[in-house]
Amino acid sequence: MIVVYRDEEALCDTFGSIQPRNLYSCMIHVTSKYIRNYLSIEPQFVVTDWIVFLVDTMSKREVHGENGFEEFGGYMAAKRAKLNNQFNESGDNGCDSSIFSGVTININGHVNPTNLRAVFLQHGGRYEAFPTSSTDFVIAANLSEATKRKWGTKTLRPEWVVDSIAAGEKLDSNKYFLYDFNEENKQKTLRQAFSLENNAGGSSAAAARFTTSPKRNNTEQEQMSDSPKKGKRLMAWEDGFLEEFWDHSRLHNISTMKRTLQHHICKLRRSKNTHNFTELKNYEVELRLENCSQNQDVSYRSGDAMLFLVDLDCFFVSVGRINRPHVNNVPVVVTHFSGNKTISSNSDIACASYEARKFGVKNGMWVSQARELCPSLEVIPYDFEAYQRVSMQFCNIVAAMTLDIEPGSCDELLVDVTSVINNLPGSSPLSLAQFLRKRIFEETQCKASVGIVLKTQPIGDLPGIGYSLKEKLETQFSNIRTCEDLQQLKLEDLKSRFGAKKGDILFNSCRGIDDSSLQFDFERPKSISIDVNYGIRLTEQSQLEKLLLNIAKALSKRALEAEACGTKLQVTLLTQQKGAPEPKKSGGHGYVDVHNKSGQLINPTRNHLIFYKSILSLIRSVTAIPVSMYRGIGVHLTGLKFDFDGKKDGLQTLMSSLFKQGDKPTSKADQFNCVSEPVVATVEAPKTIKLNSVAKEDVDLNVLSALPDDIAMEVATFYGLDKLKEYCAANPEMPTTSRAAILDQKFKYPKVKITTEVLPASPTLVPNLSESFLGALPDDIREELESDIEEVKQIKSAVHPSANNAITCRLPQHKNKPNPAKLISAVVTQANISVNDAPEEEETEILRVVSVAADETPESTPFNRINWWRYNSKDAIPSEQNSTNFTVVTRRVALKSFVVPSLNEQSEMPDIRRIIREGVEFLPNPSREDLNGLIDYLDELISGPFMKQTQVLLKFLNRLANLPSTSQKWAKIFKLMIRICQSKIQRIFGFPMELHDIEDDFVEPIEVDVKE
DNA sequence: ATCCTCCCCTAC
DNA sequence: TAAGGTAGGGGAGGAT
Ligand SMILES: Nc1ccn([C@H]2C[C@H](O)[C@@H](COP(=O)(O)OP(=O)(O)OP(=O)(O)O)O2)c(=O)n1
Ligand SMILES: [Mg+2]
Repeated sequence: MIVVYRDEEALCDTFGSIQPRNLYSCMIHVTSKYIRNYLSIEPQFVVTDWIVFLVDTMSKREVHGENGFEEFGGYMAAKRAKLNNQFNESGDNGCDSSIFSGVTININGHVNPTNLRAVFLQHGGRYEAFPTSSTDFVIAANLSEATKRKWGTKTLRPEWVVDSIAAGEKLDSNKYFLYDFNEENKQKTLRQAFSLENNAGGSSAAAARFTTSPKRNNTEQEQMSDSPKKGKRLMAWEDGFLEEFWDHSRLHNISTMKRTLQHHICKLRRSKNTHNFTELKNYEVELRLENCSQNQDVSYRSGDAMLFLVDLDCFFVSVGRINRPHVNNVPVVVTHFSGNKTISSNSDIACASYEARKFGVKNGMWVSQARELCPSLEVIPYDFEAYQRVSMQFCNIVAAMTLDIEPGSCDELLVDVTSVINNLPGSSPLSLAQFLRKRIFEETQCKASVGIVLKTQPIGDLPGIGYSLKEKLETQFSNIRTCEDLQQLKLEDLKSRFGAKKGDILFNSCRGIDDSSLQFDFERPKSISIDVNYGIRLTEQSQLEKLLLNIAKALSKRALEAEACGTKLQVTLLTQQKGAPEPKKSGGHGYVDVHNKSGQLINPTRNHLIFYKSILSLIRSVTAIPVSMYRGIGVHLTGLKFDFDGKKDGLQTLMSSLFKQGDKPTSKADQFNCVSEPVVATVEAPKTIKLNSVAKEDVDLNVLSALPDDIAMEVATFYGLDKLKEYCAANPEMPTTSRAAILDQKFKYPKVKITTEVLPASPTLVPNLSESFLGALPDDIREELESDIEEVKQIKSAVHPSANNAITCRLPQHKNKPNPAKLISAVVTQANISVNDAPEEEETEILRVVSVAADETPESTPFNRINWWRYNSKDAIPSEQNSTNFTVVTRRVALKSFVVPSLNEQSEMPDIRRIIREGVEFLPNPSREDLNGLIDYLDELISGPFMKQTQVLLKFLNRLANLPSTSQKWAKIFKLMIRICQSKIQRIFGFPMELHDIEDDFVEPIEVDVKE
């Protein structure tokens, strides 16, 4: 069977969106796996001018053995047969004797004499490139630990061959074993030795020497669970949660291992001059011995670039099998929890053996599903340390051949072997591939596959380049004839000359097959991210804050490792879908909605406090869904800068981030100065809510719902978990169908058909909060609440209908638009929109009215709940009961409120206070620039005029200035500010502001000691 | 046109 | 119970 791909687009159609640089390697990889797993035959790649797969039609069965080695596959088998024939033919040709007739050996590593194989063949023996069950002996001077475990009992010293030839007869092999396992046994405990002796009885010498797996011992069932010393699993907000999670997360581990390889390669490449290319030398020796320059079974034009894709076969399983011979040849998977009689396991399968794959078991599948396909499935546990070791060994072997390596993953390397092939006489792609596979196996006991990619020089061969383009490139640019030439052109040039799309295709296709497209600057990633979508079950904001702080710290650490600072943060929040059940997978995220939000940082930074506060601010802006619904959190740092001196970061960045208002606050709407939240989770002073005057049973859930979310939570928490649950239950998330469930189809919750967004006919926007309830709240909360209500009232009055229906279509776009600083959105019903003629007023009145009838585009209207919760009364909460009673068209309205002065995007007093406190704490020497934001803010407050807030703030500053913990410098600044403000107030109003005797208004303790 | 944000998808 | 991460390409559609 021959498969030819010439068309990049067809390729993408076939294999999905593959990252272009690896396009052809991936193609070979994917195709080989497909062929191997579904056709049960092994592919052999033959590369011609373009890419051709020649599939060896030898079926797997024909090369079957008994020890698992047959998995090496038809390709290997074919190659092996080929090599063996070659060797054995040469043996036939010049047979000196038949001493070794009927004996099959494999030679591992380097032996003396170096021509041992040739000598052996000349004396009638057979040679196998790889050891199999039919191999009688392995000849070696020493073995790696892994090989020793597997083949040690069959391994003879080279002297056996030499001595036998000298003696003219085959000598007793028992005297030439490389390892004396009996000797080793003596050093073990008596009991161990005894059991080994017993086992050895009656077996052949080789079998007797086979040590049993140390891990297996006598028990059939392997202990799958972790060491039971820690019965308690850490909750997401607890310190150590992340580390514990990462210790067990295979996906985290393979990602980390990949990065480790990248850094490793980088380091090796930097010390190229002193690097020891031992495998290159080995290969050279091998070539001299084999003298098989005629072995051109891959069509290859000298000089062409040649890439290998080297990949370990079923990586985790192969490693796991090293010490578990009993799972050779059987369907086996690597997973955390195998399940038992009573509990079926929803644990992910990281890696399935090929035997298991024949049943349809795949990597990533759940054990429960796999067991349906394959009831006899065996299970082995993870061993991340071993994976790391093998991954590194693997990398080092290839790196000892060439350093032109790009790690594709922890078990996959993209290798540019052009120079190796071209500089070694007699070398060929297949012999090199063969050699690498052999060496990898010898060192790691893991089998590898090698795909081969060849670059064609003429650009005319590239997909998408026909006669016309070829002509243009040749005549209009500087004589572009080859791919390499083409790559010299800049993307911009190509795009400007040939159009964006064509330019891209040109740019990419010439790299898809070009060795120079391997990238070795792994040290410059485009993004650094941490996602935790497992084990997230929070009940309180403070828990979220603890978790976020830990994530922020970890992110900061990762940025430091990468020597990067970031200018942009993106958070991804997963929230439980409405009505979604608790996921089957324990701790899993289940069916979720995905919320993304990104924001620009003013300066490149890796300061974890800035991260922390920014993340919090982003989360707040993306959704008001309560933390109890959170199922996953991701934080991505992008816009990375590597030339930014991290040392200058820290306080300096924090300072300017703290107080520097954007130059044009409204023009860069999405830029945020990141400070709005407590520096540490404990900062939120435990406001003891004074609810004495309200009996618990008096708390109306609906009133609770009408409160701003955080406050509602606080109140609910006060009343205990039941109330909290009730609250959450009464505030289900809107059904959302437009969001794809993340990660996999299988996470998709059966679609809930949204018919319409149903609201009562005449909802009031302003919650009717009972006086007694309000009165029971602490002063500052009540104050905030009342001002919220006031705001809502004003918003309500500011809402104008959209006279232009066309605007209604724009919702889907607007909904994703970064909110300008003062843009708030609310839900109103049609009834609420006074259908009058009011023209567009001042910007300050209505910035934008965006609305849409929910029943027009229900699918495309993921509902942002934040303001809905915040600003709508209990009546507005849709519920199962009333849903059929109303046919009201709802509109989602985003509008700009009247101008609310803000400091770092924050306008609420607790936030403002926090910002200022942080300034005092982290800015021992504030510059004028640092203070501008605060000064402007005060200025705006006074100009507003927002006298109440001005008063509160000035009193706060006054108090702060008098605190012993406040530095003299800051105290002076505050006093000065107050004086300036007072004089301005005096100028405007004719009298200064009363600032004394109300100090109790801001009694929160000033946090100290937030230093790490 | 190109950039940006949000979203989606892919490989391991 | 279970450890559903990480990095990157690319597209839609609005902003510039
Ligand atoms: N969904 C997945 C895919 C892979 N892996 C891990 C386990 C694999 O052993 C390793 C390498 O992935 P590969 O795609 O290379 O798959 P294998 O090495 O298992 O098999 P193959 O022989 O097809 O390469 O990554 C995982 O944990 N979860
Ligand atoms: Mg693999």
